[in-house]
Amino acid sequence: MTATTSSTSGTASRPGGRSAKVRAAVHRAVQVVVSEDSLDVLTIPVIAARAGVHATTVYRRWGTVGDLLADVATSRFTGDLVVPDTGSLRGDLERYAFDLAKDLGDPDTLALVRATIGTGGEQGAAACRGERERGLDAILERERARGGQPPALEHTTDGVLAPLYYRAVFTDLPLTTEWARDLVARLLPDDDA
Amino acid sequence: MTATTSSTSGTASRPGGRSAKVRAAVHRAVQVVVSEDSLDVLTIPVIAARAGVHATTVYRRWGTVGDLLADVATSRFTGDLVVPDTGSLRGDLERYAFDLAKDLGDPDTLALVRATIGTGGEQGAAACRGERERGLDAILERERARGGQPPALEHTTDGVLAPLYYRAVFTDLPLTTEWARDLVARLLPDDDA
DNA sequence: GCACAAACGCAGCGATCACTGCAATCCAAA
DNA sequence: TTTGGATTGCAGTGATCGCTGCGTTTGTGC
Repeated sequence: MTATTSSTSGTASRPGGRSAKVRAAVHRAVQVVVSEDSLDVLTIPVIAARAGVHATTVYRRWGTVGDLLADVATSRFTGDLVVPDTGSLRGDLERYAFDLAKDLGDPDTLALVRATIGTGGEQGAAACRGERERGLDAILERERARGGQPPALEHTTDGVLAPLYYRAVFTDLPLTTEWARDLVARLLPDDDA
Repeated sequence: MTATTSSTSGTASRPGGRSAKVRAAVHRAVQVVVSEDSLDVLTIPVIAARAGVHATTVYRRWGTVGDLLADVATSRFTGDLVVPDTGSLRGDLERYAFDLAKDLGDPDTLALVRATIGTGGEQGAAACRGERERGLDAILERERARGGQPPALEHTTDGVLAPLYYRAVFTDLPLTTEWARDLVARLLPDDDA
């Protein structure tokens, strides 16, 4: 409740401390509940019980299920996506798309995304993007440093990120690697290999 | 909209009857609550109170907030989107994109989409797509009848639908008409006007 | 006009939720 | 080791939720 956003991990993030363990346990519990159970039991007491923590703790540190989901989504979608470096723009983008497709194709991840969008509000939805666009920008920047002329970040987002998210969230179509490769192929001109 | 009669409104869809009025009132109440209040008060009693209906009625007809949201989203996103017919593929797609951008740009609509994704599960997310892809397919089919060679439905979905939904749901960027026009321009080859 | 079925309103039940003082515990610094 | 601040556990409260019989009203067919 005390500025959930910044200070959630603020005073309680000394690695190895009890706070950090509680935080990790709660995060795991959220993922488990979101994945296994129905969405209508996604409540603080249930999560706390799954985490082996008292509900009071969760109420005090996060306050709302929405804030908790946004926090989980933030730490889930930031930092674990390594920016590929294959040497070519096309290779980087394809690798990027494959990784993202694999990630969003995971039912657990998808359930977390959907729940976070619904309950986490505006910042929850933003947390689901995480650092994806930053990673994309890094790829384009590297190509620029190589002397190439990559498409704009906006075009790349529209052409690669958006279809992956849309198909994952709104449809039940599979996120195949062939389709992901097509997305990159349609974005880049066909002249180079 | 005649399709909706099959499931939820089955016995209660005689136009003008009391059931239909209750249904409409509840649907309006859902939209109001989703738009104005926080998402955590999106509960049957609150919706029923807003609609001037007893909660028992809502429990019996819909059962769950998720089912109710899916029903609202279904009737909201099916039938109200007229397929444009401007005479050219580009004109049709641009008009389609403009309409969709305007629709998804509405905060109330967006709130409904987000809530439905979160609470309505798989079918809720599918309901948010509604008949959009069918409308897109109609546009492409008309171009095909004209003798043209429009892009595949999958490509059009990835190039127009997906970016619109992604930007609306996951970002706070505005859905401008210029950007929507760009989406169509990037999808179609530049040779024709 | 009458009877029948469906839908709705009403009151109340158990269960759960969100939240709050107070005590105990833990971690870090002196 | 001791001290101080912060975090967590505990028990309890009011409020709300989801749901269920029962009576009433509405709309339709005879």
